[in-house]
Amino acid sequence: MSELYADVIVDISHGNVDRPFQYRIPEKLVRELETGMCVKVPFGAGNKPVRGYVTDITPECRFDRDRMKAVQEIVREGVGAQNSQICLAGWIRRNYGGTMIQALRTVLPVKKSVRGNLKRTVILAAGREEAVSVLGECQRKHQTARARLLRELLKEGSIPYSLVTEKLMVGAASLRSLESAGVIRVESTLRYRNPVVRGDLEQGQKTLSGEQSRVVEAILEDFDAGRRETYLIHGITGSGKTEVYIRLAEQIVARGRQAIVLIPEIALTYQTLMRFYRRFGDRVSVMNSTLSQGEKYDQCERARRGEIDVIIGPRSALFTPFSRIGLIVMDEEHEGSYKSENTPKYHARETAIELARMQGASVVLGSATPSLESYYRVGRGEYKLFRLTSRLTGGTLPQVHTVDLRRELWEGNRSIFSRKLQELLADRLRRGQQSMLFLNRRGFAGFVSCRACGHVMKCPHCDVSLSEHRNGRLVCHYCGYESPRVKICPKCASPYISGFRAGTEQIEDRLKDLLPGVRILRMDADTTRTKDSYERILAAFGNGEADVLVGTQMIVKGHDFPGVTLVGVLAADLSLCAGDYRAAERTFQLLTQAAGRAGRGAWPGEVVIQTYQPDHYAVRHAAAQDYEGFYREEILFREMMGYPPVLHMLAVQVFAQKEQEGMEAARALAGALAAENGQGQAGLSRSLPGPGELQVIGPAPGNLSRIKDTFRFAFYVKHGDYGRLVAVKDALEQAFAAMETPGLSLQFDFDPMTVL
DNA sequence: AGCACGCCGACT
DNA sequence: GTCGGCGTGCTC
Repeated sequence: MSELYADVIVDISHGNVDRPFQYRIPEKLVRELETGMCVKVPFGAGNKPVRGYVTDITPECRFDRDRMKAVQEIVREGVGAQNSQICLAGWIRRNYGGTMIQALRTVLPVKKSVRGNLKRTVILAAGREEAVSVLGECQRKHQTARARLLRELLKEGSIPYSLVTEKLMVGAASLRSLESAGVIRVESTLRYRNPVVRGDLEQGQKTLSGEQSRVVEAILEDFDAGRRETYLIHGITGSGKTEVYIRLAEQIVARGRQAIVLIPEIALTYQTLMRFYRRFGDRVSVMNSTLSQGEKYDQCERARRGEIDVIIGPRSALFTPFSRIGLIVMDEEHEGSYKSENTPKYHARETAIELARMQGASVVLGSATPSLESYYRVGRGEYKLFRLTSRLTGGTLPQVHTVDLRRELWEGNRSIFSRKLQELLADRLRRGQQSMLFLNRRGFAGFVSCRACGHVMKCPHCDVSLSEHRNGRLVCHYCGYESPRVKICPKCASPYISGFRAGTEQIEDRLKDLLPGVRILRMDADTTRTKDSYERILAAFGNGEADVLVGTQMIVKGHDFPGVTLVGVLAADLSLCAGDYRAAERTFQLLTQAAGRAGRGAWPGEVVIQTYQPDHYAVRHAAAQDYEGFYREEILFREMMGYPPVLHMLAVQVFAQKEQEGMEAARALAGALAAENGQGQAGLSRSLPGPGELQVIGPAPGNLSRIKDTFRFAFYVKHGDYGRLVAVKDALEQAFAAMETPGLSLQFDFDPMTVL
């Protein structure tokens, strides 16, 4: 009779213990203990009892059995991970890489009711005089760490705990002894929770259009027949997708199941929420980033206890602890924010489909401009397609003018506004109608270069261009590095150094020059720093408090402004030149969305797209509002180049403190893969991989190769079969571990959204 | 993260 | 010599 052992991931947030530890399972727990349970185990030299999660139970003993400790008890109260969540975490870890504890942390975003959200602060407890005398004593005794701390405390009064340990390098031991001596105090402040539930419930039963009800009926028919599928609703803006989601959720809930509605954070507007509140009352809950940890915990608890049927939120809402999910909706499924930027870099679409498979749910994807991935799957019969083709609000499609900026310059117009746009802006102002000006790149403009020698001011840590702020200072958007205004080129000493002025602020200024007296609202990362500013600006514009709204990406996402009859895209090329294979797709989506903003009310709308590449297919098809046409050309490009969704692509990133070491490690790993294919040089492997072979590209230093003084090297592996790439990831992980290169780390990104 | 172990400078 | 702080490494 073989004994069973439990793999336990201890609940300590530290990289060094981010791995399973094996524990014996005592006789009395053997029948009860299950994967996913929360347990208490003795840990470390002092056998300190800590919580942990059981990630596996096996008969295989992978540790010296005599030194192995036993599970103490099963923890039942509080948040125990549901078995399904552990399974999902396991799937995420397998398919996207990273460690199990990282996957668990993704899936269990809130572990404790309030603890973990404690903000610890070190404060001076003794009087000033006493502190000074203790400081003197410490200096005499050469207790450098304590002296350092006391000096800072005398200056600051109190310092966050994390700063004390990380920046001042004062150990826990020193803190404890100073605390017991009564010189300092470590205080923990709690945050209060204040769940926001607002709204007047009323029954707003809308009748569905023929198109809408056909979609709802078809999906429900499948559901009731026990068929679970992934559906893609391709519906133009204003075709009433939200109402379809609501109706489906209603019906699924009526069948005793739960629904998850995923929305990009930016589109989580008050209007959308209210529609759900009105229909589901307090049986619906919202997850968003403005909720505190405690509030999120409360929502989780309500979900677990079955007090909620529907949850709305960004990609993390996927991990709501429901156990009878019947429907997962993903609105604006093409949005990049559905892909996590942190390890594990999971995609919410694939994860939703897996979660649905686990719990027997249907998946509904919706978009006006579906991702190439999803449309490709439709073509292969993996998803079912529905189309919503008519605008419910009536309005006609806007008239689109594409303006060639090269021609504007040639004909003597050096302004950032083309003559057509100037003319239409003035016209709208005269008629008292509103306009939107859209710059498809936030803060892009800021870089400063020398007109004499071309030298670009860059961040010494991150190797990216610094952005010029209005006060003249140069700021790095990655690490926050700042440098004062530059007047003379550091390279050639020329005084002709200037910013490339095309940020939203500059547009605002130029617009004021062009149309004196025009009322402008600006929306970009800078003006939406504070909590409610985003909503506030939109509300102000909606109320007609401004004639023109100038902004970045965020102004084109899902807002109805009936008063807007003109949308101007200032430089479609900014996103076309992003330098990765999704640039055309992203540009098409942005232009289509931007165009969709015009003419949603009674008056017809016009759109002006300014570009240096008017013949580019992304621009052409966006101007014609022709998704199919765009798809056909774009998928040809992907097929030709072997990019997703035609092939899958795994980005392998090596991080290193030392440039040399990082490059060598990346070369060795990529080389091993290429050799496996019987190819020579990894760098040459672009040429003709045989069928079924891996295609290896790189390695090369990343474009942003020095973020926070860490060097980054990346190479890419392509293959048609996702499973094969997962195997590659596992092999690379092993090879990397065998290399024993301290200070280096490895990260994976499957089907990456950006190639940096 | 916390805790033991071991090294190194200061004081009896 | 010993005392005690601070760096290093390990935790099933």
